[in-house]
Amino acid sequence: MKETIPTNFIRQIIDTDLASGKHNSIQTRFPPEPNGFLHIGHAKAICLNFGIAQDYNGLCNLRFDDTNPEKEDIDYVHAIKKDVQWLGFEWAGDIRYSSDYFEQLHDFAIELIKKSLAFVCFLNGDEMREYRGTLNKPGKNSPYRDTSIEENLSLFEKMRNGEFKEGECSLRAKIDMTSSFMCMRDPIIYRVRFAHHHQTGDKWCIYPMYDFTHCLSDAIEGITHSICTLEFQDNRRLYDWVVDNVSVPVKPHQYEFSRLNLEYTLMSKRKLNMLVEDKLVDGWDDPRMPTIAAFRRRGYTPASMREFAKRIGVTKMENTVEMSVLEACIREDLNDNAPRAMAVLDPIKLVIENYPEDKTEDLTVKNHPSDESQGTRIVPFSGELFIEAEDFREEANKKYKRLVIDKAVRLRGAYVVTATRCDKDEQGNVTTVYCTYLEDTLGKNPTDGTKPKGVIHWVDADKSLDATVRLYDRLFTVPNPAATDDLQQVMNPESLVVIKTAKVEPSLTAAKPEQAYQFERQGYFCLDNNITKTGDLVFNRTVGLRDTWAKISK
RNA sequence: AGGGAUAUAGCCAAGCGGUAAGGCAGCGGGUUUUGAUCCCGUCAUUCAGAGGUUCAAAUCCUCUUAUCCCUGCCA
Repeated sequence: MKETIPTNFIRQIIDTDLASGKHNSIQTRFPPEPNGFLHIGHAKAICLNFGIAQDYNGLCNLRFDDTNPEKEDIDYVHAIKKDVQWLGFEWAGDIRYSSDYFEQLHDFAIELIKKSLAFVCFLNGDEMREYRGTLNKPGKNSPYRDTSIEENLSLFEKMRNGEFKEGECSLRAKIDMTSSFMCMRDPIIYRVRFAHHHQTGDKWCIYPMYDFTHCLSDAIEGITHSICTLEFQDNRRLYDWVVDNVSVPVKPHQYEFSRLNLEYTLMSKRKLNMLVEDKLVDGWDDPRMPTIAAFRRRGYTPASMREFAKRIGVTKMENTVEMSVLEACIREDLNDNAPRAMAVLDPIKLVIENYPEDKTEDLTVKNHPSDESQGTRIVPFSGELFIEAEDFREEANKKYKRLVIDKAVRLRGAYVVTATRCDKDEQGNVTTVYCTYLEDTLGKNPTDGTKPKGVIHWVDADKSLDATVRLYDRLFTVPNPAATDDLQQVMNPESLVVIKTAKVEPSLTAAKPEQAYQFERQGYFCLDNNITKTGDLVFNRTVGLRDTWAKISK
């Protein structure tokens, strides 16, 4: 794929910081919360953060933002690590966890208390909300706001020691209850939770909040450019307040970009989790999901995902990217790199009546039409083949460039045949087509100067293998499913079509999971990476070929 | 007594006072043993709108409009 280095406003800021000497080296981080699988929107953030580190000779940490043990799970940390690596990135040093810093964070909280910038508050949830005010109404100070430093120190100590119940009290920063930034109205920075944590076990019963944790974790790690999404723009004021009021050696800065929206899918972890929980899909890596794991299972390549991230760019504009951009990226990669093979999804029999009975041939076929380095393979041929049902019509107009009675067509990589007649079942469906072949047309056109206008794919009836093929399509019928209340209503009933009676050429026994093939004239497919029985041939369609015929025939 | 952001083609997106890049999609044509690929051509007299500054404005100023985000002990 093209090797142009992208430019965007964040890279421009970095260029300026480097030129001015504000920074001599660049340190970024990708900070997922392990509460679900990463989706393609995260891939955008990963490519941004790791890509910057790469291009500027800097470093990028992978840090799990694990301050909410009730929603997080170790399984998600494993999945996330795998996704980042699969995308082709390497994090600096060890994996980081915000929970690694709990002790330091605790000390910083004490520092705030000592500066009279934090206090233990006993307001309950409802009271807290009432005191907070609204967008148009200032909040009022908590009655606990003026507790003495000594008393606060002691109360916070008690919080840590588990002497208060969940929700009974919290530690709050003392900022400004009249601020127009809601997050500055004395935000909670620690809450009591008697929850087991996947990293720290039962060591803590108080957990720091995001706004307190994230900025300080950045500072501890020496992050120079802390990149996050637009919804945190207001939070930047709190980010700055915290690093300004606590003794950290460096003050990182936060920059926000717009998150990715993709047509016909969802990009909210919460909603994706609902699909999984409600069994509307078959897990986080169901190939219809927009998760990185699902794209991998579907046959997308890391390079295609990186190319996608590059093409969509990074700005502060709200955006919804069309699916066609993603599809163009994977087609471009796979067109160059996927070996070709033949598979018949909806088979009908083709009998070549003038082909010598019992004769079989091993035809040598190119694995790629233009890239000779991909070599050739053997495809068995005989007088009985399977072809695609839609590739035959008893009669058709000139636009139809396939097999028609009394018309010639090229069998891909093999001979030119002319259909003579066909058999049908009781319902009138064609079951067998009879034809004659021109012996001297292997690798050349008929000697009479005619040239068949069409080419169709086929497999040998006897030596082809049974396979299951799963055709995936968009999960939703509407471009913006997030805007509807009932997701089930807008799910695409044809998002998955399973074909259990496909026939594929024998070379496909060598297929490896996730390894792409182009099934000629149909699309790109790969062997599923979650096959229950070894030896089963289950192919997932990554994406179809561009199909101008579909437009013409409409 | 609200505040924070954003507006350039159908969708993304460059542009940073000197006369609208590129990609995807679309459209027209050519090559082709994949209706694929590839190749060629085409696709914004105008940058949310209205004023203003300037020899010159998508870029600077003013006002207006639209959209998104913020009132979790989530991140």
